[in-house]
Amino acid sequence: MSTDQHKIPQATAKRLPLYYRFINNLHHQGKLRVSSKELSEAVKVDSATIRRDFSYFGALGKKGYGYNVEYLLSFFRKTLDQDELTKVALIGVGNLGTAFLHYNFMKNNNTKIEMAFDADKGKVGEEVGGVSVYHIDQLEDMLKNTDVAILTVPSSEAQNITERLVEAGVSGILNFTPARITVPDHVRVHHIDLSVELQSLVYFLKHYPLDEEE
Amino acid sequence: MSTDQHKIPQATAKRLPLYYRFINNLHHQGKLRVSSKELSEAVKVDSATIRRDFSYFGALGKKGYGYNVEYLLSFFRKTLDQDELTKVALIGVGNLGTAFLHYNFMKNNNTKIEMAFDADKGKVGEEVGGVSVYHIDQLEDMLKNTDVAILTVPSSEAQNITERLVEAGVSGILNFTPARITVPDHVRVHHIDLSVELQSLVYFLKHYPLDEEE
DNA sequence: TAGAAGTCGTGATTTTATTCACATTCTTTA
DNA sequence: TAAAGAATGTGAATAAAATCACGACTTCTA
Ligand SMILES: NC(=O)c1ccc[n+]([C@@H]2O[C@H](COP(=O)([O-])OP(=O)(O)OC[C@H]3O[C@@H](n4cnc5c(N)ncnc54)[C@H](O)[C@@H]3O)[C@@H](O)[C@H]2O)c1
Ligand SMILES: NC(=O)c1ccc[n+]([C@@H]2O[C@H](COP(=O)([O-])OP(=O)(O)OC[C@H]3O[C@@H](n4cnc5c(N)ncnc54)[C@H](O)[C@@H]3O)[C@@H](O)[C@H]2O)c1
Repeated sequence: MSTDQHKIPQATAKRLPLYYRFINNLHHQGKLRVSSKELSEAVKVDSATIRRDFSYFGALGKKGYGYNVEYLLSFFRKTLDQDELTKVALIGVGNLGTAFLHYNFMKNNNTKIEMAFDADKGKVGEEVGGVSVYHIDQLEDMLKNTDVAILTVPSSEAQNITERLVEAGVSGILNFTPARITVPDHVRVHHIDLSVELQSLVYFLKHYPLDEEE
Repeated sequence: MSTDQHKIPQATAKRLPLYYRFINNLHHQGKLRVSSKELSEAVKVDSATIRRDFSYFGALGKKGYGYNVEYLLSFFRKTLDQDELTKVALIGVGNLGTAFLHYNFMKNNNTKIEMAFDADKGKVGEEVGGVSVYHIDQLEDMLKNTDVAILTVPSSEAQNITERLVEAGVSGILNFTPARITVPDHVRVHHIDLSVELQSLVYFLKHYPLDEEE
């Protein structure tokens, strides 16, 4: 599956799910075609950037016409592996973890949280958002064929749990703890650091010119 | 406050709160000095990048020595306006909103969620995580001197609420809804799109070589 | 059917960010 | 006090991303 053309820029790859969602919306609205300009207004990405992004996958559009929504949609479905479901485990059924379980990222996705783990006996055995919560001691037993984990434990536990996840064969971690975890080269971590996001927004507000740019 | 040197690259500005947090940790641990190399290992940012980032603020370190933790800390405190508290409002006390209210980003921060709003009468009047929940109809009345809003409403409400926030004088919005909202130039929006984050992680796992590069 | 309007795909350019690599300076120690 | 070692700050190089700008082709309209 790790096909040749991993020459897609990372910045592009990060935008693909966004495009996918909006194209899906358009489809539901019954739109038949769309231009890079329209799409640009909807997703707030420069239209030239959109055309460039799409062009890495070949000629998806028609000059003078734009893009066929149906075609684009089927292309993205294929590319983002809509069909092949990625199993996700969530570790730490606290405030954040619970919110994620209720949401479960299922709107138009290729991912599903299949199980959750917690150290708190009070939570073990419950179902949250339709997902069973197991005890963290059972992690190694239960975690089969699970590629991705969402980490929402206290930051002090993050590194320890990470090592167990890696050992159990997880290859991608979405880390919501403020800890910067260390992993082997073959594991990919995306840090989502909500406090940093808030603080950097505040920094931009205070230090960057109010009008123009961005 | 919007000082001259807004010539700090955006990429640098986004890392500042991260640095700040780790320096704070070091300080608590009683460390007196730190090198860019050590810091690099902790925050997973190349050491040259760290030195470059710091250098935008002048010479914060000493050659052959490294950085004095205390000095660095006081510098960051000043720079990130630790003293001046930024008031934040949260709109939408649902799954995510509730989690944020309980957390309240107060660990070492310059931000505080001071009030929350929801359309659900059942939630109005409650206190969640020590924050009072008001009815969304009261938004314009209550929202004074609030610069930043966190948006955790259903995506269909996002644009509408955004317009009211902007009208009420908010200049920064942290948007957790999948909707890409439209704002005037003087308002800054940071989108945090959790589904996209998860999907793009999956995409990277499937399409990018397993070893090397992160 | 012809001309106008619209839009893509992409070379070229520009902008932004990262990384290399080293002269310089500080610390430490004997 | 001198020599070895450590680590900064930064010019230069490189890499990555965004944007410009236009030729080529499509569609629409009269
Ligand atoms: N809640 C937020 O809004 C928010 C915002 C930013 C960052 N974070 C970070 O996200 C993480 C989770 O935050 P939270 O508010 O949900 O915390 P929380 O305390 O509500 O939840 C943590 C959960 O992890 C469980 N846990 C503890 N040790 C464990 C272990 N060894 N194995 C398995 N489970 C374990 C706890 O029982 C608890 O249910 C924290 O690292 C926090 O810093 C949270
Ligand atoms: N929960 C998650 O894990 C998660 C993940 C990704 C994205 N999101 C996005 O975050 C947003 C919130 O998600 P959630 O799971 O918390 O949803 P939710 O339905 O639990 O919460 C939404 C809250 O907004 C309130 N609300 C509705 N209309 C309102 C209005 N006009 N004014 C004020 N409040 C109003 C509702 O009463 C409810 O309390 C959604 O847009 C969702 O797509 C959530």
